Amino acid sequence: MKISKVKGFSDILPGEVELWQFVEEKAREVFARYNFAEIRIPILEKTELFSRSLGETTDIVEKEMYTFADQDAKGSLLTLRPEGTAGVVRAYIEAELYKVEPVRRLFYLGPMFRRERPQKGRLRQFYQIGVEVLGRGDPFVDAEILLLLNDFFWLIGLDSLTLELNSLGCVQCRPRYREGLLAYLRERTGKLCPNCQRRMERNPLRVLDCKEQGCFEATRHAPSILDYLCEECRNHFTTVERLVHETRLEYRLNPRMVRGLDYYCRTTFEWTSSRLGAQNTVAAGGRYDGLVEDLGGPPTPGVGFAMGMERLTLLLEMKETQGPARPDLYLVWVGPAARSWAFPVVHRLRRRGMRVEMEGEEKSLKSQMRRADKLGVSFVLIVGDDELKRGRGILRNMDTKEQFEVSLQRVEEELLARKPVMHNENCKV
RNA sequence: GUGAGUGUAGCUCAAUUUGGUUAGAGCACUGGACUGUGGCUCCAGGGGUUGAGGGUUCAAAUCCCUUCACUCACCCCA
Repeated sequence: MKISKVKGFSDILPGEVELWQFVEEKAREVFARYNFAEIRIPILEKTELFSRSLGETTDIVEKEMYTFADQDAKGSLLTLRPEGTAGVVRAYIEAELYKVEPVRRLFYLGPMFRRERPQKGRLRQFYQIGVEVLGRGDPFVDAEILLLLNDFFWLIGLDSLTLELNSLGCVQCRPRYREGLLAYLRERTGKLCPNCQRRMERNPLRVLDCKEQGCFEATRHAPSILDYLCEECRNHFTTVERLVHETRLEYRLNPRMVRGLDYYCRTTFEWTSSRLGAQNTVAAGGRYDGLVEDLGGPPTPGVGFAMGMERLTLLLEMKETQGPARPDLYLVWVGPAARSWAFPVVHRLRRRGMRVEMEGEEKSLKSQMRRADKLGVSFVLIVGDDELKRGRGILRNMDTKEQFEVSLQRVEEELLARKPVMHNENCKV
């Protein structure tokens, strides 16, 4: 019986991993410009961390977490992280980062786990790149990370994404809105889909997000959260909008946008693509001013986002791919004596920074050449009995088909001197 | 969790409608033509429990049942 991978988990194979590396590299580049520092946190956390931060009644906590009992005597419950923010905040509090410098600009990248039914752009182990700014409550940071994301998308060559903005208010004003909305919905219960009728009492905001035509119609003239914002929230959001506007960032105001996690407040946003199928959110985030305190830290505002690597690479695949790296040199040998000579030479070349490969088993010259060609090598060094005897190897330029002899005594120097040329040749590909 | 669709060679797919000899093709792979020189061309070769199990039949890739996997959608979300 062949062992296959777990449902919803996937391998990122050579040929596609290059795209991932490209995305990660560009992300680091942007993060550096905005002065963010990387943080690496565990993949496993105590279950409590997530149930407390995401909200007991969210879908993630209720049915999507990979949770199991630890092997200790107490049987503590552990969970594979379903998202990144909770862990970052936990680390911020636990390491008392706020004592040295309360304002922290952090980013992370790595796998997250949710036990959902897999589909396009949705896996059970999926990768996120995320950013969190802790300790700043001003609207300028909100705008700043929106711009950061925009810069990033531009840098990796992704256009045609749509930005949607909303404010969810705060603990002061959201309850008032909730009541207002609920009153409105109760008058129209009959027009809502069964699903929405059920979630109406529990989380009325969700109804606004429903894709059912009937629900959309019924809530067409529902009160807008934006009309219910308290003065502080309104000022905050107005400034975010102004800043975004001033920097020429295009966005769509969407008062119906709801976030899935309980901890969000005030500014929330979502970048979507129309080319991803049903799972069209590429990046999303918002403000979470109460979270640090909820998890036992000092009152500290926070704002951040996460983007989905699979969805990002899905979009980039449609543009172009950049194959695996090409070796600098392929050493072709003929006969055991040449092999014995070649093996340590290849090793020394590698130690000196060259990407080199050679065959181990006896293969015909032809088949070695074929493989060199397939690997996209631009230079091949050929050494057989004749060459050994004369102390001269054959160096062949695979692109120009030119070949000439090089001294085997000085072969390392000869090749290393040529390395920049080899790289240039590679770049042309 | 619910629904639909698809499973044939490493990959992309024929053959399933109407059951009928040894399940084919392209690409890829290996080798040869070119005895120590890649790509192009030509030739040859290897590779299949037709996802798995059961049933119907003289005969099953094809029809029926069960099961598994994958995909897409609902839901939910990055």
